Amino acid sequence: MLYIKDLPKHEGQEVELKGWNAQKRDSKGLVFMTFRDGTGFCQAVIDLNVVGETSFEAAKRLPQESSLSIKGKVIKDERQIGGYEIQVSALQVIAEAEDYPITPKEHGVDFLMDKRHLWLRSRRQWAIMRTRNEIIYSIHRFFQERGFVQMDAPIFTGNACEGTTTLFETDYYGEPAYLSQSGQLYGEAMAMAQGLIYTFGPTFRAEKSKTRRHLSEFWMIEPEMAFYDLKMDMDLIEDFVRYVVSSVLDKCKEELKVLERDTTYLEKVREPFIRMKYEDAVSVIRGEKDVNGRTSLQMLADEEAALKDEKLKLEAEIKEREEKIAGGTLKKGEINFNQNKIDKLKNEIKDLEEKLSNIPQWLNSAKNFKRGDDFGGSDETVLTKMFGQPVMVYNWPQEVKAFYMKEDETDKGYAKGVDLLAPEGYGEVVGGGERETDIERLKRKIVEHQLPMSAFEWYLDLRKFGNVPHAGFGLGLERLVAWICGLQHIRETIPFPRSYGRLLP
RNA sequence: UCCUCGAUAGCUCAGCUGGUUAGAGCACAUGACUGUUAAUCAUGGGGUCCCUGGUUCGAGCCCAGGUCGGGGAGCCA
Repeated sequence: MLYIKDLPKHEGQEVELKGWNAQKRDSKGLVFMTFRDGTGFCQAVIDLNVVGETSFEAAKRLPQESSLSIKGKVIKDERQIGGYEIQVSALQVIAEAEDYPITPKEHGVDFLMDKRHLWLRSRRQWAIMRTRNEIIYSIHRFFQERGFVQMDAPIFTGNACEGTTTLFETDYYGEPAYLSQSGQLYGEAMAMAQGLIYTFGPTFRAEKSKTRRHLSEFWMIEPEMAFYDLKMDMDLIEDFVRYVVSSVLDKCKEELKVLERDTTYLEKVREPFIRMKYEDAVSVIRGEKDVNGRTSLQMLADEEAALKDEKLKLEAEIKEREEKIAGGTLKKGEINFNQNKIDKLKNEIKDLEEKLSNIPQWLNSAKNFKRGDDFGGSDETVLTKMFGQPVMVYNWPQEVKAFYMKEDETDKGYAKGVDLLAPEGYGEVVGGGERETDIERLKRKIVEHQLPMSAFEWYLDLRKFGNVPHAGFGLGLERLVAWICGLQHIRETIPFPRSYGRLLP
């Protein structure tokens, strides 16, 4: 079998490809088909004089997303998708498609989500899934190259690891069992057996969240390292994120191009990440401390001005296009083209207005941020917008972090936890830290967090038998994919998203 | 759970202070066009205006309740 991705090696040769008709245009004696085969897209040109009347008529009538095989010559043509086109000499229809619901036009999210099984075929979704694949592969490469052992943590659990979050409850032979919201505690056990481990598995959170950052089912990567402290943990996080992002920049150039991803901020992972203590981050958020001469309050004001400016520009463009149409000298096709542009611009303005309406809230939340609180979504956004590169915030107030976080002995009241915040408003991508080793303190905190001691007996055993300092972190795969691909919504990062209110397809 | 916006053709939307037979574009179908890249031209089919109730001579439009969806807060990766 030959695939589109191999076309450059077969320039000038006659090849056979099997795939689907992604889109076509026809004129009297020619059909131009955007052909896809899973490995890529290319244009196939079907000429009446070459293929004969029967094949030509078949091609002309072929509905979108019908499957077919084509034979033809590979011609280099820089203007085409992928840089090559096929001049078809023969074609055979495999299966004619019914009316395809997804058209090369704007669609609403809900409609597309209902058609997710078909939406995955579109060029943009294709690029996202390919990038996701590279991210997954590079995560495994990173850990395997460093001698980490991959482990699978159980999905049914009897204990609520962090307690506070809503869990999916299931019936487990008459006992309540929860779908895992983290494999970390099991990872700690395995780290005591293997030294360096990582989990890579599904995670479930029954949060009734309807935001672009949440899923009910997502994939998490959780390494755990014996004899690591917070500093080593942070070094590993930084190396890890740098490795994965660099590898995508390196291997998914075409995909990022399809996604029209501006890679400026991604390139910044090659520079050292910002590291700051929680207390300093709070000062930055509250506008008490500036970054490169600018406070958060000034940054938000600048941001607001920029958005308003952008909005004016878009409105001007709409007006200009409307006047063009009203002028009456345009051809019908040109009117459609302009009308489509106007619709698109209107949607962009809606987005801008929403962002604009958020800014006063952010400003308010930033000014009034209470020391000791956990960061909200807007606080993370404000902080990362100050830097434009990944920021690691460490030494958090103990109360806002999980019971297993180790207290910093030199910084009482603070836990040796770290969050990595991605730039461009993507927020928390990694959360981790050094684990509490003092068994008495652990027991006390389990009680304080109102967790059932009996479910944690096995975990406490880890402190009784060869207790060692250790650390780890958790990475939300979908948030990483969203950031790297520059996606508006986390729903697009996973083949079949499970979110509040959606179980199909 | 709370705040906020929305639901009109297969899709994306318009529909004025309530007033005859609810519109456009795309998609689809038919025909014309020899190189297109969401930009050619013509014709055609296509509607339970989310549901229930109310106000009114009259409701796509107003009111109440509900359902579903978008965005956000909370919570989080």
